[in-house]
Amino acid sequence: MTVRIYNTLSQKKEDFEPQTPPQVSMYVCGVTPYDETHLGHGRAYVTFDVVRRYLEYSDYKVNYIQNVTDVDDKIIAKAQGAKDIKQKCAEIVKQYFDSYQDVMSKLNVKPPSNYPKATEHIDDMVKIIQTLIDKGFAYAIKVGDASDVYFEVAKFNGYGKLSKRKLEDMEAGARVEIDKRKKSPHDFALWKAAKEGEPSWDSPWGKGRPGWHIECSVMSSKYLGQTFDIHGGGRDLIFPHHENEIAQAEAATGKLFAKYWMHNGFVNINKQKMSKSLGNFFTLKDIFEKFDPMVVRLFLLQTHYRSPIDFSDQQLTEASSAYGRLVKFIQDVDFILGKTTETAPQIEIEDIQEDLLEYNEKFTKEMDDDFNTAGAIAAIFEMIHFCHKTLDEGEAEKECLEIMKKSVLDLCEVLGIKLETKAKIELGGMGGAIDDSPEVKKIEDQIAEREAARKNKDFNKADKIRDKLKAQGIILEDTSLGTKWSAVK
RNA sequence: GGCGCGGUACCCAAGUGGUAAGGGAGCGGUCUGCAAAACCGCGAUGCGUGGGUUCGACUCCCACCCGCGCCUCCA
Repeated sequence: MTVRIYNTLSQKKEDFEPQTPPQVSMYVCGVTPYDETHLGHGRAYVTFDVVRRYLEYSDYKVNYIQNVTDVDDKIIAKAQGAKDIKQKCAEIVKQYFDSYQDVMSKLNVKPPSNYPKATEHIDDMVKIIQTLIDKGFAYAIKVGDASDVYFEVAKFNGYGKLSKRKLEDMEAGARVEIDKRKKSPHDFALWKAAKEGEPSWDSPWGKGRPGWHIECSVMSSKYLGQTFDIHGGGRDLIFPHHENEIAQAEAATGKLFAKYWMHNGFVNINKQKMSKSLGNFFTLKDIFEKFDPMVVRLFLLQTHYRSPIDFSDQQLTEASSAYGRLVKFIQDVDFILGKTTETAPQIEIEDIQEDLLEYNEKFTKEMDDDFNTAGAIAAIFEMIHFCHKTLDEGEAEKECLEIMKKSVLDLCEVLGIKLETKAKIELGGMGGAIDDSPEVKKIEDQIAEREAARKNKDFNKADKIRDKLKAQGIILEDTSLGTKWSAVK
């Protein structure tokens, strides 16, 4: 089976054929660290983390580059008033980028192969801008002592091929303030002459700083080559950002920039896009106060990456229950494993291998189809259901339990959903097998006391103990193998 | 105005030219001292509306209604 990817360029699903398999080069537009990371960002980076993980699972070697826009109007605005503006900008970037990385790590997003920063590639950008001027795709306009440099959109034939718009169509509804100096309102800045109190770098056009789009064209080519396999980002970047990236890069090199363009859908609040400007965003930091990051991850992946997701507490609460079901399965298996006896089990590994394989195949089929995580998650739930059902039918041999557990964990791992840590934390005692801390001892003493009461048919007392533990967040389950307990946070 | 996306049960959400995955909630049952969990069963005669193509459409085509996004920074 081959992976199929929906390519924004062709507006179709295409067979994924990287240039030099098994190598895959992938670039995803990163953040501008000037504020806390919100759920919308989370969705984008979880999406591409899954793309990366699944490609790796499919035996590709992924070189994943994600830039950091560390020079930008918003950062500068936030730094205004500082004595050393460049220094202040760097501090802001550090603060929010650290926070970004922290939050991503909680979401179990693997760090990219590299996080290149715009300010560390000014020279490379200057070179490309010069090339564009030399080739007649760009022009400079004097501003005081320095110059702005603009890309002349009309010179690049193919402009609009990603966002499917024609220059004529855009002019009709453009709400942009018209800058009379530019040859066309669509021309965009490659280099901005420094204004008073702005961080700046030397260039052939005097002191200034790069425009937003150029960094991505430059850094992606630098780390991945002039043509690379996958370019990703949020839907909102299609125009103008990605369109402009293509124009700059392809004008400069004459080569195809990126083969596959992938764009994730938005997170909405009451059907409206979650965004900074609307002020309706929820930061991941805040969400994590109430919900486990893995719940958030599951919530995001239960919808196909290209569809919008409407965010609400209720939806997260539902995802929480679903996640609990996954975790509980691992606990149940661990519990049984901890109790395994020497008796002859009725269910052997041969009985279930084929079935497990079926769910595995369904998972792969779904993921191959443009990373259909919703379908893939369904396959995992079906696999769990099958395992529970099997375990209900009789005693299973140890290998059987282990392969069940491994099968589920492996698939969850491809989606970056962690179960084991949570399962272990909750299942602190495992019937006394793992943890012998005083707290656990105390809980188990009470369980033993309850057990004795139950034997004596003193159910009143037994229920009291159960209620008391429940109030402490300890949930008891009486099974044929004894009482199982877990600590739910 | 241009371009794009979507409308599937109580909620969320996959999917497909041949008769609706999965999750959450609910109801009934098995198990249990009672629970919990798990298991079994129930739950859209129908996939925005109206036409059309077809042996057959929710899936293809047309029109319409509704919601959203991009065209300005935005994941």
